[in-house]
Amino acid sequence: MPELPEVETVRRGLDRHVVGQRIVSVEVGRERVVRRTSRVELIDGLTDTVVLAAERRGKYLLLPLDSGNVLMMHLRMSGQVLFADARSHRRAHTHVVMHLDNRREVWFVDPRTFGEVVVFNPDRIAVELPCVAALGVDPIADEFPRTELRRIVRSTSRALKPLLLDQKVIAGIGNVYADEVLHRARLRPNRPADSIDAAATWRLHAAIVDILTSAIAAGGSTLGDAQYVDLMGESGSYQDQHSVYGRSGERCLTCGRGWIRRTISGGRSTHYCAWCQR
DNA sequence: AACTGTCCCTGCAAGC
DNA sequence: TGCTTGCAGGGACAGT
Repeated sequence: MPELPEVETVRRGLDRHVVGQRIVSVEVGRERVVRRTSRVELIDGLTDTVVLAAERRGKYLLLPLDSGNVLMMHLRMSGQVLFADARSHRRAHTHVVMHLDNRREVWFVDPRTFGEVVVFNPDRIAVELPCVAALGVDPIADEFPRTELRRIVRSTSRALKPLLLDQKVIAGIGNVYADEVLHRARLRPNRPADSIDAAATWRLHAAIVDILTSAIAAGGSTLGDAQYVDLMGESGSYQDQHSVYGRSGERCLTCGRGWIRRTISGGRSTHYCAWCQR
């Protein structure tokens, strides 16, 4: 499931291989992937444009074009952005193909079609992409002083996990990294945010920054079913460093005393050590 | 404001 | 072996 580290890994690939290239033509397979606008709008918006940069906010990839518009791609559950040779065999569920002028292609592949691709006018972002306009602080791309986290946790009695998952509060953390971050910070997922003291807040801040940074360095996490890969088709390796996600029933490797429990919180699977997370 | 549930979709695994 | 069923999950949305 692509979260901030996986999307950042894809962004770096796009920065290296696609920025500066011209998109000469575009194919759209399944219309569902361009549902926010339409097949015609995506093709018209991309054809004969140059990609100027590869940016990211939270889990959103944002590629400014020389037309003044911006290409947005969101991978949601099972999306992949792949850089391919024009002669290579198309993968199943390749819904958008952008042909570059160097006989290379960018593919948007997504079996579950939760992901989406859209070209929008950045001056109208509040209207055309309100979910991007409303994103909260990005712990990697933005300044994220620990006092900012202090302000956030003191502002609400919501449980920590749903707070971390709320993209309008902190952008980029998903189910996997929320569990890993809370374990590192030794905090229970259901702890009310305003119940943690300053020392716990500093631990939480360090956990967010350190885990996301380490996961980016490892190229993200490639889990069993979702099969995340980067732009060049390479898997990540951060799953080897997971402490709780997907380890329910195992002994906690950190404290050596507790067992990893799995519960459902807000309809999402949640993993934590009942001993060292309080 | 904060919560719960539902929907979208496909691939995979478990169970019969 | 071959079917059905359930589960995974991000985010929008509706209802409480």
